Amino acid sequence: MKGKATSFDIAHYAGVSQSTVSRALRNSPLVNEETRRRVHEVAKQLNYKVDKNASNLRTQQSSTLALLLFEDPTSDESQINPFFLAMLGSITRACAKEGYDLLVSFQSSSSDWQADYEDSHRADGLILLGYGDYLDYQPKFRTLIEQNTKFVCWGASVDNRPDLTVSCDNYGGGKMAAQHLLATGRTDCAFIGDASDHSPEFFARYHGFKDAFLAKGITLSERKMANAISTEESGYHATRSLIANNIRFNSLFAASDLIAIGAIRALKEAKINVPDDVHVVGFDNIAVASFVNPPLTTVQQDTTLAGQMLVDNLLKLIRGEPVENTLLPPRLIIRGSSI
Amino acid sequence: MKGKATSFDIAHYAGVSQSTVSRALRNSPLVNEETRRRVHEVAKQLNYKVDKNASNLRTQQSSTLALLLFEDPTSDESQINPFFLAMLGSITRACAKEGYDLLVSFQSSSSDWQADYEDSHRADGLILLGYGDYLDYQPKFRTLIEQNTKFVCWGASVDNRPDLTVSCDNYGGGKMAAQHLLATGRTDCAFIGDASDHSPEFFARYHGFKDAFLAKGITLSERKMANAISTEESGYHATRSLIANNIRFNSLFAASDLIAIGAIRALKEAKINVPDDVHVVGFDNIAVASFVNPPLTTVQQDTTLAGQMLVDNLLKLIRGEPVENTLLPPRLIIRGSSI
DNA sequence: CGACATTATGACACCGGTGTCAGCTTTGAA
DNA sequence: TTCAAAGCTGACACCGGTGTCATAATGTCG
Repeated sequence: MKGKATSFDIAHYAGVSQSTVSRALRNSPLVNEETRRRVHEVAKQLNYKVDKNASNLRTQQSSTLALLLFEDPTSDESQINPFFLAMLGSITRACAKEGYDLLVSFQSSSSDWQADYEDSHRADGLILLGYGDYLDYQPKFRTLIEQNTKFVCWGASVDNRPDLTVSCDNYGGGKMAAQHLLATGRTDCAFIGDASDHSPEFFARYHGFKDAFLAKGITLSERKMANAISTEESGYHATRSLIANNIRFNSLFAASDLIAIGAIRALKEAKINVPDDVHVVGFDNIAVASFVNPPLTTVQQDTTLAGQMLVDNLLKLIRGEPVENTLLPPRLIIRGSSI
Repeated sequence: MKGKATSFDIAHYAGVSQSTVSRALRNSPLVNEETRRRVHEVAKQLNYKVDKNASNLRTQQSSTLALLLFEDPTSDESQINPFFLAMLGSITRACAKEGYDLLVSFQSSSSDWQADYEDSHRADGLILLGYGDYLDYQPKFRTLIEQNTKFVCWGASVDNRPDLTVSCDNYGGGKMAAQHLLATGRTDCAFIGDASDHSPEFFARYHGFKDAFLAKGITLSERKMANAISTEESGYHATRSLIANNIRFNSLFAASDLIAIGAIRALKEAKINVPDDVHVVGFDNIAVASFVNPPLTTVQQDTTLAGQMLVDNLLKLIRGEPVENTLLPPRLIIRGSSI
């Protein structure tokens, strides 16, 4: 047998027509039980596998989802944000569970999207994942919607946002972080992250945090905020600049764990002890968080559930079922950096 | 315009035949420059994208590679080995660079492979990635080869191994670790990992390590070895059992960073100080390694290069070019756990 | 001016499945 | 006995491209 076996080969050996082979292999109730068995038998012997391209072409669907990972343009080439890697893992699993394949692609947010995965029938739908400047994306989202592309997006749910999102309750998570710091009596707090509305997730975390302090009558000082994107490096520099400017604080909320880890490095360098002098709380609960010194208190996002929901919602969207934005509950993980 | 545009639509609007459209879009030298321009124009306006399924079906190739990730069957569902995640990142990038898509799939080594990615024409070739019991895989590798499936494998290069591999020089890396410990004067060494030939990578690391000691006339004690698979948990338990049996040592070589991290936890718990009482060296240089306490000395595997080589070699194999097993040089990263 | 090469294009078969429709048996009821 | 319904099966068009071959138009040269 040269080349791969086709359904015609099976038909020949099983002594039936190719149509019947196709039906038998998909267990159509139309074929006789005995015929079905014989066809399966031959197919197995010839190690026959349905040609996905032919099948997809005819049925006009691919049983494949595409995951587009947007990275902070400034991030190190070699290192991917561990939070996204965790998401990738859970999305892969969720896809497998639903019988879908997963195409993975990295996109630099600056360049043009190769979002033609759906246009070219390579994928039935898209999962978009990434921090970064949300305002840049908005027009592209609209284009996707205009073209009736099926996609879901991980990130903050913003009212006027036109896309379907699954996200962590970032606002609630920020609140949790604040309430924890308040409970430990550390009310003089710094914030490292991005409080502008460019990054809706950081924005929500910050506001939840701020509002919880406000509820206790405490206003966060603008001076104690520093911008950072979600990298260790960026968190380090932001914190260093606060320290260099002689800004004092006894607690610090970082918009992500990577930022928090960078912050801890800067604090250590300045001989500021964590947690004695400064309590630190992060966000994400990446794998590293429990191993840093001291172990990092953080707000956990349930990546397993998140991946599952992204896939579920996307499949619903593809099948034309009603879907709504999904908000996942965060959970506070208290470790040594804040007690 | 209902549905997506096809090449016939373009042909209609551009006033040429569908054949010409197909040629024009692929910049065939056969079409007139002016025609080519017009076709591209119309295609852009209609947001036309070549249907990958149709194209793949006709050309019998998919411009797609599949990455099969094998996990230790015992590993935690939610947590993927960070070393593989790093590899995944670099493989994705390498694929993109070569114009290939990447399908990602997790496989539990116990279950039957869904390695029909190539049979079903979904991918042109396979990349296999994973620790785990190598002997289990051998028959499957043979099957793949019999079916003329194109695949490359990350892992130790074993002489009689029938597949094409890219791997780190595990033997040399083990040697480096040993020489470093010898240089620091810690000659009473424990080994946590798997020294059997079930895991060829761990096997090679252990032998490089052992041979370097032998070269100095030092024989490693069998009693100071404990089996572990590549998880933190497993490293923790293995080390604990050594301690519980009152085995003494002043240095420890772990077959992977995850194991080393587990080992450090067990040592700390037993009030054994790292590095004062015991020097620890790991393998992989995963992202966490620099953040644990103390920072972990380890043998780095260059994941960026590894991903690139896996993809390059696989593509060569697909194109029928000659390929050889590739051995990548490791690098010793000295950190606080051993000085 | 005729023979022939060159260039540009269209017609058409083909890749390997899926879905529709028609046809042939077989069974059962009238 | 007759006819309808149910159960299986095969023939065939079709999905949307790609590659081959034939053909028309144009240019070239003896």
